[in-house]
Amino acid sequence: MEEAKRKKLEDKGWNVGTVSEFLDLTPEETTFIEIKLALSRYLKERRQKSMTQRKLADKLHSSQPRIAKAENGDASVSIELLIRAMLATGATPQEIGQVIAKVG
Amino acid sequence: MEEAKRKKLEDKGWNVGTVSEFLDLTPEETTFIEIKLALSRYLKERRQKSMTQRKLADKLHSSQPRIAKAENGDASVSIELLIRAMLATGATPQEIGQVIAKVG
DNA sequence: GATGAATATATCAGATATGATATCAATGGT
DNA sequence: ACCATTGATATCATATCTGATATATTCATC
Repeated sequence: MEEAKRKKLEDKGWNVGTVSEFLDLTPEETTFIEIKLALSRYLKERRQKSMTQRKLADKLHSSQPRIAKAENGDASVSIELLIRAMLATGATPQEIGQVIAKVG
Repeated sequence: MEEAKRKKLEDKGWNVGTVSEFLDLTPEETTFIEIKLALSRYLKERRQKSMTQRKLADKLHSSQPRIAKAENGDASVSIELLIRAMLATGATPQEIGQVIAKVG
């Protein structure tokens, strides 16, 4: 993974730390982050087609800022919330599975 | 969903509350729980083929009791941990995606 | 049926993710 | 230009998830 990509992750709060720490990321840890980012991107696409961030937040009993973070790949957002959000937009397990399967 | 199934969930700590509260579970909430349970079952299968709970716990920098809970569908275990555990057993995003896609 | 390894259950203090709130920027309609 | 709507950013108290620890149970194998 290139420096530019690392910088981008750090900007979003991904605790990749120093470069040397970053290099210690196991393949599993890298894959995990990639799964979250893939869900994040897909959520944004899907949500934009049908509702505002506020509307989705209300459905989820969450808040608009949290949805913004989820869609921007912020590290403080868990896969839990990403998947719950996807389901709230009407995504099926099939779709969610496909997004994850495409990673790697 | 039948009474017997509800009882089973409650035993594992799923906060489905009273029967009436349970009936208020949205389809999305139900699907979410089913995804977690599917991952849980698959994790157990997969882990048993190659290592002990302790070995997996060490790989994850987690603990054996936490793996036991993960494999038994305990409500205190997040999808985060389930997916990290799957990856630690060597599962690919493809496999994880398939398990989720099969739900519903 | 005793011994040891694997797994299950209970508890808990600390870490992390959460929703709420306030605020700002960007966009667009009037 | 003004105002309303949408999305982004910052902070924070609380709730939830975490690994650790202690202990109990199951289950082989002898």
